[in-house]
Amino acid sequence: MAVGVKDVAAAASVSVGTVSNVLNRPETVAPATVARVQAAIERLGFVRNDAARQLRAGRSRSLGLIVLDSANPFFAEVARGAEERARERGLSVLLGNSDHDGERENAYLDLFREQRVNGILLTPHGLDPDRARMLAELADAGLPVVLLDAELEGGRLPSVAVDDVEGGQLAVAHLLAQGRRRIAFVGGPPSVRQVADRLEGARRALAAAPDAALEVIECDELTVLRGRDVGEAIARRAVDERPDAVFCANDLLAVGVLQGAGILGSVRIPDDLALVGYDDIDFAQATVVPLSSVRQPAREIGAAAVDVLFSVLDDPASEPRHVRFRPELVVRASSGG
Amino acid sequence: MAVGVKDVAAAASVSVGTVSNVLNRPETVAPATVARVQAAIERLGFVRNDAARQLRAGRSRSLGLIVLDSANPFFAEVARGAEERARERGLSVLLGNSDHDGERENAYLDLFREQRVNGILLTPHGLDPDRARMLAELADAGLPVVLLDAELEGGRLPSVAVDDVEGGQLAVAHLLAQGRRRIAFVGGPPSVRQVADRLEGARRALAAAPDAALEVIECDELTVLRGRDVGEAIARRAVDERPDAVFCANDLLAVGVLQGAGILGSVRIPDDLALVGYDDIDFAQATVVPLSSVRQPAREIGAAAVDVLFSVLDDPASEPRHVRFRPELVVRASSGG
DNA sequence: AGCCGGCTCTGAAACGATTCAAACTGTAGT
DNA sequence: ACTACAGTTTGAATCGTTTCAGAGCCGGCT
Repeated sequence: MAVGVKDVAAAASVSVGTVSNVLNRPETVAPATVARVQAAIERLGFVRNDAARQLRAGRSRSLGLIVLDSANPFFAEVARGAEERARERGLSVLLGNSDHDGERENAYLDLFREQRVNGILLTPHGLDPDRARMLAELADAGLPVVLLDAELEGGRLPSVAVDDVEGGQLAVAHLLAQGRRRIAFVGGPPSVRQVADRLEGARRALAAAPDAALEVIECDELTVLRGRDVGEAIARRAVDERPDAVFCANDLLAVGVLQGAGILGSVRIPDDLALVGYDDIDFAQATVVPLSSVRQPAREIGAAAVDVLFSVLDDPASEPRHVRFRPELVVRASSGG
Repeated sequence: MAVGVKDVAAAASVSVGTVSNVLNRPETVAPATVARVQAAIERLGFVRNDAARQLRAGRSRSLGLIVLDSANPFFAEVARGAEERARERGLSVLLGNSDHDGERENAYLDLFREQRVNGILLTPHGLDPDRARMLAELADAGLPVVLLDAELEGGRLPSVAVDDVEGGQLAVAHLLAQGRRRIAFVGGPPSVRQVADRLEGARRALAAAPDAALEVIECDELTVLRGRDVGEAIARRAVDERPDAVFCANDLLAVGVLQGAGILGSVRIPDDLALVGYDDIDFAQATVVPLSSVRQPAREIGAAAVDVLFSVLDDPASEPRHVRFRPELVVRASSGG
């Protein structure tokens, strides 16, 4: 049943070495022989056994990618960027979905180690010092780890991330530049780094405008429904109690606020309330009032992570690289461009 | 550098066979020995080499899944369902993204064959008889293929799909039951099987209501922007030229129609125009007027595909199974529940 | 004492592709 | 006629794990 190089060799009356050469270095084999061997491969339906190949090579030809949530479009794009860049380099990507669960993250880490992947791109679900040390040990043991959408101050681990503080700053600076002075930040939970960083950015932007005020409206989930609740609550306030601008920790919230305050609550967007979201999901430009948002270059992030991984592979002793992308503000009607 | 069973065996003063037994059948090894071997594994940082294991076993412990578009939430859910079910059975899933491209589909097919996956779940980008024959040959050669979200009349290949004809029928029957008589179908291109089937379903529903009429509004892409164009066009018509209900081939279109006709065009939804979409994406319940939609059980589909694959593996000679899920109509405000 | 069965452990063989030093062939140069 | 050399081909050794027939040991039974 299983056709191997031996069978092909026999069928083509050559040695196994020659078959291997036809497969991997056809230029070193006489054209006539190549043709004969390929005919035999075709006829027998030979398919290389990758396991044997890897065993011999000592390494696989793939890399592992562990994301927090494969359903999230942001990570889907990151994965795609990584996959494309890896393919250019002749590697394939094994995708794991940790679902914000440390157990599953570990399970994938183990799986990928057994597969002898060339390296791992990881969006860590948590990153306490213990965990960081463990990952650094992995790297020392010859399995490079690149942090994705995360960064470690001390910096033994290379990383690719977007500056969420800057993103928050961009958004709020823009609102201030539009003359808004009563800004609200909507987001939560604060334990999520991305949320905390975006709020920090908002605070920094505020520092430049002493006459402006920041209100933080915390919520437990970054969903449209939560946003709608917040929006309705804002609409119910007395007019002089309302913020005149809202910066949301993500687009889903912003869409909710748009619906709750703007459409159901008859607050005019952007006249009464300017609105900026985060992530620039495809939907953002398709809402009733197109949504201003902070864009993260997801695909480029994935590709960059692969590049960083390769630079570690090329020179394991080099200083770990930290690539930080800058988010980009996309102004649309919701913040009165 | 590379620690193997041999090293562990030496460190624990046992034979390699015993180490292997500790790894795979610890109950057959004396407890004291297990402890000693595990200590050695720990100390040396031994990690099983999966390639060698597979080589010996002759098969990998994974299955391949090729989807048309990993960014599409429907496929993301399908993948998730498959992954979970496969994990229960002790297999992992290799995910490939063909991007509606036959070349890439083939590339993944080859890759998975070299990996000696147990089987392949495939959402085919096209399925002419030639292609079908080729896939059937693969299956005969010991690599079972399960079609996903596709089905082949002749039926040599097992499949898991949702009945799109029934989905279309459900949607339009519902609109008729609401008293609507001038139905429009929005979708395209008609070469996409899903679109064609949903339209066919709409036609069948219409057959039961001789006094109702169906208008087909064709569009080249299933996006929000296209839907908005259609919606605006409808709003511009004279009132007695407008349909009183629209069934869209997917939710993105429906969201667009909602915006174009309802909000920008001041057609009242659902009073003047009832609206039903397809897929029940998360956004559907979060739109200004919550959107009625036809739900496909994506996760169950993925899980079922794995089950079907296993039934083929258990009994390769059995008649190919065809699982067909029934879509479910979710009525919300946009069609005046 | 001798035999038996049960429990552990052993270690060589096998999986299939790749590698690489060595062998072979034919041609050109002296 | 002989050497040199480039172009091809050979096949045994190798990667690390699992398998499995068989060996060792011990207590119990006759």
